[in-house]
Amino acid sequence: MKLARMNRPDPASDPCSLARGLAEVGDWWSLMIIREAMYGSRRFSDFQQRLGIARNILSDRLNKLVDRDILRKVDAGEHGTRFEYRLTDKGRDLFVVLTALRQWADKWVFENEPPFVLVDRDSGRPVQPVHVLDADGQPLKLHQVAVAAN
Amino acid sequence: MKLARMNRPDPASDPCSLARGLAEVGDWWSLMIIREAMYGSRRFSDFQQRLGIARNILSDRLNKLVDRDILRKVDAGEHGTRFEYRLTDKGRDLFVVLTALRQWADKWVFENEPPFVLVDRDSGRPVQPVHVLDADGQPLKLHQVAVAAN
DNA sequence: GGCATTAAGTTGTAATTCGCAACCTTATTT
DNA sequence: AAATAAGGTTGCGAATTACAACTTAATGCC
Repeated sequence: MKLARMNRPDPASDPCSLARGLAEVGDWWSLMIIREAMYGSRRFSDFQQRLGIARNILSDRLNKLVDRDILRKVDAGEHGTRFEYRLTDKGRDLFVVLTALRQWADKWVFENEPPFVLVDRDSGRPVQPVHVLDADGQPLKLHQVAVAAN
Repeated sequence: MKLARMNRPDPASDPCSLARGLAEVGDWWSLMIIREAMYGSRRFSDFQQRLGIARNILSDRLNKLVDRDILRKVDAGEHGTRFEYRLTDKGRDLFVVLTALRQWADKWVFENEPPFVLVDRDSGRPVQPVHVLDADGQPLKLHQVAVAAN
């Protein structure tokens, strides 16, 4: 994705958070880059090799992610011209979103038998399925919610 | 969304749930269609008018969503040639994912002052922020997790 | 110093995909 | 019978993408 072409009613002025959120991260390569960054990749060449992405596209997406403050470009001044792209707090906060999507695919695409699972690094136990909870901590279904003006 | 062009290593054979999940729903219009479906839209013309999407693109995306079992095409046989596109369980299950993304944008794009919020239909109180929890119910941060073979 | 090497891009070009507007089909209403 | 409406499909120009080749900058090696 870039999730898409931009002749549609400008997403950057859509009042829906979902639309705006998607507009910021919602393109195939951007998400894959964020995934790799969460796995520990930091260098242009790391992303390039791990993802097999075209260099011009990688360059474009890294710049956009930096513009949007999801990644930070840091001079890694060792030898030569080297930089690192690191997740910002805003970027790291996408962890929940990616986890929810991962779990959805674990369940519905891999039919509960995914090749990999997310585990707690300390205990080694799998993380719980992510839920939407009401103010009392009770799980909410789609039909139980509404959107309200803020 | 479709997050993108497909000459990259075929997403449909990527072992990563995140990649597969994104490949199934990750294109701008698909997500917007799912959003509208969650808000209650069911008809071709509902989606078309609410989203302002080109008809051929809408047609394409609806077909793909039906192929992927995210929407179901139902003959609404009233008068004329009418159909409804309804969310399946698989589609409804994306609620958590969309909610997580919405909350992320509420916080980071709208800086905690989004125009709309999700509330519990019964109590009217806002839903809680979605979290990733460990097996004991404690919130987990990105650096506290790892991926393990299943 | 001079040459090769590596990281990180940039540029050119062909192939793909998108958005728009116009057209089509089937089934109703008048 | 003519007009309207839903739900698409088609053609086409414009915008993106992928791939490969080329560039730039800063060392490392001899």
